[in-house]
Amino acid sequence: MPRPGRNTYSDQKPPYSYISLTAMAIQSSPEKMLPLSEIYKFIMDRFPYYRENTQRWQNSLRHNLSFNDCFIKIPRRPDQPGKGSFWALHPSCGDMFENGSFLRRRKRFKVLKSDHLAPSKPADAAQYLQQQAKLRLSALAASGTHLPQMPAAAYNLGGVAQPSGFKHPFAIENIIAREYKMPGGLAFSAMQPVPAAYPLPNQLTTMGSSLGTGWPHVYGSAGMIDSATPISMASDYSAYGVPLKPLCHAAGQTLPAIPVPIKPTPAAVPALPALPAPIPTLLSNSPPSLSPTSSQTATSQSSPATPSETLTSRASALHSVAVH
DNA sequence: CCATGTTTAAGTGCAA
DNA sequence: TTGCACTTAAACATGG
Repeated sequence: MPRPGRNTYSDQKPPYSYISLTAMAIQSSPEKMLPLSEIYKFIMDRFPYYRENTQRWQNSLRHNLSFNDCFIKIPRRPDQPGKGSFWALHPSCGDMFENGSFLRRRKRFKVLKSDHLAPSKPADAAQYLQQQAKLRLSALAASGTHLPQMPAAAYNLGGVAQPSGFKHPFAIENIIAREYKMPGGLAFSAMQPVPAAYPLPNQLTTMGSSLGTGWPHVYGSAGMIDSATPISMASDYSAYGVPLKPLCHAAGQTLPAIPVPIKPTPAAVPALPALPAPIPTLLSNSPPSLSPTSSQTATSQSSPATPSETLTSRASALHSVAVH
């Protein structure tokens, strides 16, 4: 096997789908949401391959953002300069790559319109992000320093900060560390063959260590994530696009008090309990080896719903599950 | 005008 | 073989 020389592999396509790349980018940001341009930047910063043919892959990436329910759009606050919305991961998408492959998911995450009892409505997502942000911000304020890389608190709705170990499955640290995790190749047991051209890193630790070392197609390090994706919304998240007027496609609809993702639910969203349990569970503290018991599992309806149907969200309540 | 989003469609490859 | 996930291309809409 040829040694992965810098230029030998660095410009090769990384073994990640656009979805996983995007998820990584989003997950790497303190707010767990990024504008499109930052997602581009994240990817280009770390994967030299994507510094070329930008038109092509960026178009694909945008397609993925719109097309996949696992990504939700969160409007900018009115006072936030810039174009476009922020993109975040649907709180219930859990670990779409639990099979270990970042090239191909086992199932596509889809938000379904469901009867009742939607475990997680898109609105929750925004609410979550809001809360998370606040948590982090308060943590920040408390510590008086730069935000520690602690997505943990994010999903820990209890508000009690986790020991700081938790990382969302999409956290780049996890993604990369996971591949790496099993010495004997265990990790790969369930894994899609990663192109031989992409030897696994030899020494990634869960965090802190440089992603760069031995990782030909990746530049940067976990540590630089913060600097790469500076906190763009420094304060009060409560205002997230509150007006939300552009959100309503339908005139008569009631707008939630909190920012809601645009696509998934034009529909009347029943008032949410402050913080439904289901969501946190999913993203919560599950160690990188995720529990299959995630809400993803829910009732997979033998999807009579075509993608397009799903997209045309005119449902009442939404239900997120991994459909098949 | 350009960046951002949405959609449709076709082609590829993997896995059941 | 078939279905699904993914990639790519492209048309079109919208908003700064």
